[in-house]
Amino acid sequence: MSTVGKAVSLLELFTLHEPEIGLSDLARRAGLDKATARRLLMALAAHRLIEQEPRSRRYRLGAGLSRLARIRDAHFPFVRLAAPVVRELSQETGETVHLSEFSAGALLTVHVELSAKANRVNVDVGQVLPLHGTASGIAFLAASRLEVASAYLEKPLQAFTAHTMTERDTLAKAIAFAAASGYSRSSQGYEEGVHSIGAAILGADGQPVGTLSIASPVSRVDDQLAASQGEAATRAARLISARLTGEA
Amino acid sequence: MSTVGKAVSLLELFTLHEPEIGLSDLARRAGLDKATARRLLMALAAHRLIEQEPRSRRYRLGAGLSRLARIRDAHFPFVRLAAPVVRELSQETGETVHLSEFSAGALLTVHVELSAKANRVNVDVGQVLPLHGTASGIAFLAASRLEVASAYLEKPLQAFTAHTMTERDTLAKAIAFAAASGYSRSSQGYEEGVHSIGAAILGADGQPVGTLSIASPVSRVDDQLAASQGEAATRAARLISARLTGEA
DNA sequence: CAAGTCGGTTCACTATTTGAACCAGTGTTT
DNA sequence: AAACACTGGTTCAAATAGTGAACCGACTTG
Repeated sequence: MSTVGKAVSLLELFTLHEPEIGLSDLARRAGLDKATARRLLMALAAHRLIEQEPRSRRYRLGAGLSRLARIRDAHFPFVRLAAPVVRELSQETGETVHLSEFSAGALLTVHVELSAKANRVNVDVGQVLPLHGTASGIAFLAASRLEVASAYLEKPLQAFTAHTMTERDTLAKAIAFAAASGYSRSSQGYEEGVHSIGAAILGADGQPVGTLSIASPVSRVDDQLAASQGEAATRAARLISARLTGEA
Repeated sequence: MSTVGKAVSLLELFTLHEPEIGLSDLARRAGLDKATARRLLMALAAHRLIEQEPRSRRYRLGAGLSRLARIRDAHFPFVRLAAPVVRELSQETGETVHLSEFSAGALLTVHVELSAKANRVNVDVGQVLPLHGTASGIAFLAASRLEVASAYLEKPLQAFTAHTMTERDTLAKAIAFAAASGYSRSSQGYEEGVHSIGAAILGADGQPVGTLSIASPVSRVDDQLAASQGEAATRAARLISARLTGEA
């Protein structure tokens, strides 16, 4: 692996649950020598991508990342172009709609429009969704190249609720349904009581770049409503895809 | 420079005004060979820190940055701890108050609480402030180690308005005032019609990590009000510093 | 108090990075 | 339509930058 790749893989060891890590730990997990890890960390720290807590001497992600992310967010049209469509879809359906962007093997929630109803699903921006177990994820897999989806299904699949689809066959059927209909459906696969309809958003190269999802309390949805939500989600996702590729 | 440093300096070429850059351009500005620049970009792209627009083949910052930034923002307590204090200061003074974090030689605006008044100063999150010419910057320099401040003052200082302090002596006096009083004052140094009072926020090691600033229309401020704003800003900045270091 | 951490440093060895020269493609200018 | 000046991308011998075992001193733990 390139030196740069090693340095970035150090950054990727930090998670929401473990935002500060010591040198030895970092080196061990990245499979690097301590001296190497430290040199890479120093190089990253010089550009503020890494910071070191002076007291504990542990390392954490740096402010430079926030700065770079802001530059990207300000220009990459995904959220900017998609947000109005997401808002309209939320108003049209009366439900919470959230937008996710694919990154590093999972979907990152980047925008949310909450339902106006008192009994609604709440989703946080920044939440990371697995590709199985959420409607968004299944829609994404269905739109991905076969090899990508297959590779994902090889790995063991974590169950988040009693309803999570963890068996390959079940999941394959859900993916086939999504590929055929344009939208995916998942009931309580990730969180109890939440019903979701997902649809993939495609980039200029035809590959999926993210998804949108309509999330409702499960008590409010029957098959007929799910179908109409599915059509609305598919339409909205296609509109965003078209705008992304400059076709509308 | 280390290979990692070169790779990161490629990332830093992207700005709000120029978020997509071609290969040759990138290599030229970074002072790298085209082949080198491309190899680094590919390494960064493998981790989604860089993306390539398939049509134009130009490069842009990747979604991985947003993801990493979110992990950092979720844990690094700066904005989270400071925001309530900033809000209170805004309500107390009735003016716009903004919070900045130091990064890569400048202050990055990370949080804003707008004044409730009709005639108010508007500041955007994401805006980058120079260390001279803004009250925040002067407060930051005053709290920095002497060598850091001196090094900054060596470089030529850009004038943003007719009122920007660009002479070393004038600036040194403003810094001395801030060091003595705890707050800095700047009238129209960065934008016409805007008066600012700044105060530095210190990290656990006693070094400044950022600033807060009260921004008012210049017509509304006299010396007496400036002094009372200065006291309020100093108090708020100290409170945030204390909370950052776990002392309150 | 000995054994096992930790963060950090050194330096001979070596593998990764480098860049001039080279494509092929696309507009401009003549 | 030919010559030109760009662009993004590739190759490979030469050289520079990266590597890691062994070493610190400082803590913590049994």
